[in-house]
Amino acid sequence: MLVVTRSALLKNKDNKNNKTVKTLKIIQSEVESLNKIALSVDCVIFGFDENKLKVLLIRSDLKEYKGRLSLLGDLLSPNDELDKAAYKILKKRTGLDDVYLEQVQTFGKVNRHPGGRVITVAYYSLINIMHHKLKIRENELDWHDVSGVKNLAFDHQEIFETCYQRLQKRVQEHPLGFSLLPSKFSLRDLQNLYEAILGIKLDRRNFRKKFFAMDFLVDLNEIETNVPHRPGKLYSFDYDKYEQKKKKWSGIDF
Amino acid sequence: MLVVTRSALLKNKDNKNNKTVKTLKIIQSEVESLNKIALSVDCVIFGFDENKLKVLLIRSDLKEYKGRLSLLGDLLSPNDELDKAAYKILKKRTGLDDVYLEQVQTFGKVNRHPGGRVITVAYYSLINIMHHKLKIRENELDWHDVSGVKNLAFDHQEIFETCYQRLQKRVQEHPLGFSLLPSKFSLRDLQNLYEAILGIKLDRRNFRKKFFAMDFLVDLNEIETNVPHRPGKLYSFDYDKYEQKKKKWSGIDF
DNA sequence: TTAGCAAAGTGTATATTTTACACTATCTTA
DNA sequence: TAAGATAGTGTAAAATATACACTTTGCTAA
Repeated sequence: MLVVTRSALLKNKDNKNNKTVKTLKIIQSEVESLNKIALSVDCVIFGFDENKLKVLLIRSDLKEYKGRLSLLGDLLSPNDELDKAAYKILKKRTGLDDVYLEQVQTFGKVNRHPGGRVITVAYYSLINIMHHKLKIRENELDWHDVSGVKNLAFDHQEIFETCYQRLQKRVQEHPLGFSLLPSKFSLRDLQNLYEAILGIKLDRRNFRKKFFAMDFLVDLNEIETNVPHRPGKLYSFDYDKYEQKKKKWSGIDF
Repeated sequence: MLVVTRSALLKNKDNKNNKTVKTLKIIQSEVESLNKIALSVDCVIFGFDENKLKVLLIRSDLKEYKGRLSLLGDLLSPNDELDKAAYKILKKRTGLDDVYLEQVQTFGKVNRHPGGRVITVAYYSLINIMHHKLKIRENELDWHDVSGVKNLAFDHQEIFETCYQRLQKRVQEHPLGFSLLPSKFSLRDLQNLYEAILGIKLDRRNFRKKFFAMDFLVDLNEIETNVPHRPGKLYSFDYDKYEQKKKKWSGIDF
């Protein structure tokens, strides 16, 4: 991106060409009266793989942040809803469009972006990492363990941390975690996921007790395969039942 | 400053004669397509008076919403931080600058504002209603019981409800309520406040037990005056102690 | 084939937290 | 000085959260 300052435009003021002058005046007034503020959407895309919570990052192409990793984002198109802009980012980067998405906070420090005043609305998203593995590992785009995320470009470190904290809080209030898992999973998978998100160890028996009490798990009468030990039963998540109970839902505690 | 994508400019690289005009046209189109989004900040200002939770509203001056009430807001100045913009609204409308302020959510439906695409960052604020009573009741600006807030202009009803829900959640996690009270208050005042915010009745003994256990109340060794019954003791809130304990704070439940 | 391994699956006792509830004390007003 | 009104106080029961160990099952390798 290139930054055009008002003074650069004003230099052309004496141009004889009427059209140009007129154009300049329009631009000048647009710039002055409308806003010199650009709006973007950034998305912290979480995935879960090899029992680790991951986040999708890309290398910044701005020279100011050469080589640093950054979140995935884009400028907002004037005709797009905010959520739509976030979905577009997800579609573009992962090919998925059925994902969990939540707006977290808007970041607008005056100097957060070297290209000018850019205010960004931050979202986080939960996706099933398996469903799009082929789409990435190209273009400097890849998954990173959340535990190793540091020194991101722009103010993206702060955005990442805010979103991660929000996720940690949310999974204790609502059973969102399922968006990160395959449709069939064992209770061990589920516990591994929660341990990865929260960064703590959980008691296995109490964990099972809690999830069965919630009554959102459907016993598929299937078992794991290719495990070198007794296989666990497989479950799926009953989204409909959850939607019904959602209103009265007061939370889970770990 | 205006942000223009470089690729748009490069398209005209070879042009010699009309370079300026073409470039400007591109800039203009960028302005139109990229940047026709205005940014505002809206603030749900809460107060507490006569044992009711109140919100500060103003009559809309837009003809589309003639006579309807709306939240207090303003366009964001390009050189202001987001929080600063919210503080400015508070200063302008209440004269106060030491208030509790929290960003809640950004609302950006394409048609939410009849004047064009305006995206607004919503805050809520807690103020001590006594401190500025003289500043308002002018200019169609006044306090309204939260229970009676309906049919606000724009999408302000939705914004109000989102902010009110956030407040209800927050006061159960952190002792924010004190911002709404005078510096000296009785436990009955405090309970009235929480009952007003949450919209429920609370058990008096359990309420007292909970707040004393928190250990943020300072016994001032003073009592209420001008009450037609046994006066209650007065307390103040120990902000410093709260700040210290904040990190480990896990919440209050009612 | 079978012994050993590794994780699945299961229940109970204790501690902690939350809830429900009623009487005495103190100040004001008549 | 009696009556009215709210302040102030403690305990028992219920619900919830925690801590903890043995048996079962399927897989693997000798």
